[in-house]
Amino acid sequence: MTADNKDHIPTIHDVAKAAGVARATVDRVIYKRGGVKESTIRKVNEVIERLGYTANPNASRLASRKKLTIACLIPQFEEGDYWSVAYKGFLDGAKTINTYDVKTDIHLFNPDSIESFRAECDSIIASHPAGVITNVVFADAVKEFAERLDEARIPYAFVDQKIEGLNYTVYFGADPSEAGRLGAYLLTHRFEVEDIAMIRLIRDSQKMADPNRIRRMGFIDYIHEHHPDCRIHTIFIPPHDQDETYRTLEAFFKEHPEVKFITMANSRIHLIADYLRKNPVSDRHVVGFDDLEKNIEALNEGLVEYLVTRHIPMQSYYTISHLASYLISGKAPQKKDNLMHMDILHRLNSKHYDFKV
Amino acid sequence: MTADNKDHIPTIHDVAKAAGVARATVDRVIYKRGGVKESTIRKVNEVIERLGYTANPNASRLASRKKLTIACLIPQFEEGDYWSVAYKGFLDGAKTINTYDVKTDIHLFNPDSIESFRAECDSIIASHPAGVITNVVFADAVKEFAERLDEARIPYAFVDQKIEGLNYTVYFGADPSEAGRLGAYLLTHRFEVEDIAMIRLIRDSQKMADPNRIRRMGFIDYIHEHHPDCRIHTIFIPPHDQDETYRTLEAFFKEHPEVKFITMANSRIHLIADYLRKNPVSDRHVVGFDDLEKNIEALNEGLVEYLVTRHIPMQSYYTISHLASYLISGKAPQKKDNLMHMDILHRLNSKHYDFKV
DNA sequence: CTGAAAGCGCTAACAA
DNA sequence: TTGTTAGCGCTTTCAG
Repeated sequence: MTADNKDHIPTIHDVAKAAGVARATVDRVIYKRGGVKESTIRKVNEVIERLGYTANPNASRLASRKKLTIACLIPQFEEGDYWSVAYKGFLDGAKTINTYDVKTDIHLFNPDSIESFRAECDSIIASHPAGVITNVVFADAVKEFAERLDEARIPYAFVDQKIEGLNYTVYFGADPSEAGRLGAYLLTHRFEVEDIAMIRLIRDSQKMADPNRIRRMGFIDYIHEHHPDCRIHTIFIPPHDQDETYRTLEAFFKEHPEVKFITMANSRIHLIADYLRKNPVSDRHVVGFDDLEKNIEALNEGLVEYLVTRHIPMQSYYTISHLASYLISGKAPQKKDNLMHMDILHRLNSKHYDFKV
Repeated sequence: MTADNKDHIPTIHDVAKAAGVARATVDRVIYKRGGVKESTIRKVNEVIERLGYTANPNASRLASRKKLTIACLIPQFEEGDYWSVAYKGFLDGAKTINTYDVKTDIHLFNPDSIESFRAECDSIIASHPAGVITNVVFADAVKEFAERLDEARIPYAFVDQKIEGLNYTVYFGADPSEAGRLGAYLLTHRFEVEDIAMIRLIRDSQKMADPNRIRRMGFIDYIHEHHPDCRIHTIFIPPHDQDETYRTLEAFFKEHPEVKFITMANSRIHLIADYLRKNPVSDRHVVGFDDLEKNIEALNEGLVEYLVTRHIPMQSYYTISHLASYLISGKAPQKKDNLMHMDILHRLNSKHYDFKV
């Protein structure tokens, strides 16, 4: 102990010296690059632990000349819908982690075709990304994919939903049941409510996936608990036919003018904006979900009173930045499962709800 | 054009060569370190522009062995109050910008003493930080401070409030009037309201600073506009005497049992939690501001119905990370003035309102 | 399975 | 006012 070990931050060189190996070997151990004897690994890890060594991310990123590529596997989307917002979050998020020079590689699959999902999985594996973000439309196929990623030593994160028991690095999502209950509260509180119109998309009832079932259940449960005598009327509208939607709503509300509380548990409340605008009713209350641009417009126009959502781009950003941080440091995030806070959006507070990171 | 200028990212070396100067000179120009001829500056900036050069932050941080110190000048606080939350946001934020190795240096001043503020300003200038974050309790003293910082070429940011016309790098705050209006809406909407109790702190009425005046005005304006016949009763309580507070409230509500709508425009709604708990009243509605821990407790206990706030730690984080990013890149943030979104907190959505960055 | 050595792009003395 | 030079701590061939 002769000199300069005051508040010296340990470097890879210190670790190498203390462990009696070369710097390259320490690097191999930290990032699990393989090809190191088990006993050496133990020795090195011990020293890392003892010295409290953490890689200097600046040096690390500088030396490795390539960008960190993170493949994002998400459903195909149309401009303005849920996944389009999430998608922008990934792009903006990657840009923001500027020191990490992270690159996104977006893969879109057709949510109606498991084959298309599998094809994208293959393509991702073949491209050897540094990490992967995926979601959970096809649970079984996702499990297979996860195993292949484990094998290839490619870390992955879940966004929006997750599958228990897999080896994911981090997860960011929301509790849909909580969202449903909150929506029900906002729609009905301070009132005695006897009738609610719950509008659903026709595709909800067909097909395998009903992504908003749990949210809807949360909504309904809350109503049952707090307004036990309230009737919930279900109306189905087609997702892509405005005229038919209009006629359906017109027919329903002509027959049931007493129904003044309206909700949709999916993210498409904007689909009924046109009807609402053309058929104003005093004391009508409308609550929707998710901060799609068109929903916010309906909110600002006063057609929708509340929107329950979580910050979608922020959720994307959290996911990608935590995964990137793991990729760089080799250290697992403090919290593996992270739930987003539910936001209540109203005309009076929708103004600055943007992505500032 | 013989080789490798395909998608080559320009380095400082490219800029230097193209401008016919040394790399060090380019560095001097980018970070405005001074001592460069005006004509050289122009020439270099031109080349930077033309090549679209951006400094590689990893290389930059690696080469400069010191940490970036950001001095934060904020009012003294007690555990749990507004500035204690903001303070934690700075610390956590600095930790999160890990690649940037940012260090905070917190300076606290006594909000009742301009001398104490000036002393901290001196101490900050003497310590030569890379950047400064300050707020605006003593406007004139802040202006002086800003001038000295300009002179010393130390960039600074405002948090919470700002002063127009100064040369700050970035600002994050909220529109207090908007918050007040939103609070008024949440307290009264869906009701005909005839009486509101607005509870204030005694110190509000003395002293120079009344930090919540604008918020209070926003609240009152909204009520005047939407409930023109509503009476607003003002009650003053001492900030540090629970017993006296209790007696004051008891006396008021004994005399005015018809008053069932209650608010405080400052961040201390938790001060009346004890009274509310011990004197339950059906149909009472209480709205407060700011997400202090004790306020959230009162919210979760059902004593307070809504809390209007913005994410305080996030506001701190945004401020410090944007300032740091400027310090590193030398490029001004896209938006200089940034307003935080107002959050509506309710028992049903307070659960995951934490700092995830 | 492990080590040596050559940079990554930048900053900071120092020299001129 | 400007240029030269020696690293920062790490990754990555390439040898062994």
